[in-house]
Amino acid sequence: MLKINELSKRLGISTRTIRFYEQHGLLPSVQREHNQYRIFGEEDIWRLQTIIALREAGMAIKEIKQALEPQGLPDSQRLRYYLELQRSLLTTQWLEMKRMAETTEQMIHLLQTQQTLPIQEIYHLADQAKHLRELRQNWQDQWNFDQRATTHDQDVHIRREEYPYYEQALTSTATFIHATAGEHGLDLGIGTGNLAGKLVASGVHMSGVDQSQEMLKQCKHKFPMIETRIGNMLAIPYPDDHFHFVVSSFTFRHLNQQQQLLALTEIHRVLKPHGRLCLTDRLIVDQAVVEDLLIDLSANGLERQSAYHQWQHPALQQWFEEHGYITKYHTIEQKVGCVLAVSLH
DNA sequence: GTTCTCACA
DNA sequence: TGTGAGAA
Repeated sequence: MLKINELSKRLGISTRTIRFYEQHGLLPSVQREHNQYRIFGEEDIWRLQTIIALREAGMAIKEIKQALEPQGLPDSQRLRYYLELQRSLLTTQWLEMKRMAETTEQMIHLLQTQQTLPIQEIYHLADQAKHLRELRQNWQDQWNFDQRATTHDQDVHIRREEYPYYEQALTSTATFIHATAGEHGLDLGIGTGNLAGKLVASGVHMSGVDQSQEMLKQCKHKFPMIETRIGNMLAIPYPDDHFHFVVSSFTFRHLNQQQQLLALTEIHRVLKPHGRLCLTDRLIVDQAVVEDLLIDLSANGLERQSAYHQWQHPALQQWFEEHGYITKYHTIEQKVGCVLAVSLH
């Protein structure tokens, strides 16, 4: 139990700021002494630390309020939630720093090899860094903190309507990834664990990432052996070279193309050498257009199935090629397909 | 010491 | 999104 001055000294922020946060509803649980002095309990301290972390990550007060909203959790899980949130945001910050360090590295290299650094290069590299920051920034805006808006049941219902082959798609994904017992896999956008659960059944150690605390709660309930973390695909909260394989179903649709490429870079980072990736989603957009294309392609002697999807996702395919992945495409249903990518090194 | 309010950037 | 100053 702390008074405001001690707390401000411990956390390194002004008493004024603490009052400011409380005033804006970020610290709803602070108690008062008889003399009206604020008295901060353990929960408040953890919460405030989280607020500071979220602020440093560039999140607005309003968004923080939403992020900290899920009060439905028992006290024991609430602290865990705060810490997970902090880990996830630190991962995005860490990636940004890493990216900027790499950019600087490139500039130094350019300067060394070319004696002079063309102004265009400076702009180019700076823009690149700025752009990456914005991508991650935009994603933060998209964090679905209003988690109770849609329940999982509703979500599955929508999915089932849209994709009668949802279940089959998951089964196929679990088959294609060809996991062997003892391997460690990651499911990005794990939801309630429908896909990861199938893999766990075959003796694989699974981890999962999802934005939604509510989803992870249900996943934990259904599959207690799956380790889960709050996070997103653009800043995967795991270290480098950590997984034998990564699976992700019905998640890429939520990303624009640039975000998809960034997600691939992140997946590449957390995969071990010779790691595997299986992405399942709506990979085919317009059947009629594709039929025309197929005639065209077969005239050129290209392999049907591969070229088919290659046309749909040229940027992704190009990324795979540039980063030493071989790919194989499968059609599960007219609108749903999956790509298996295996790293050659 | 701490609270609150008004003003200011 | 915070901060300073002054009164209580």
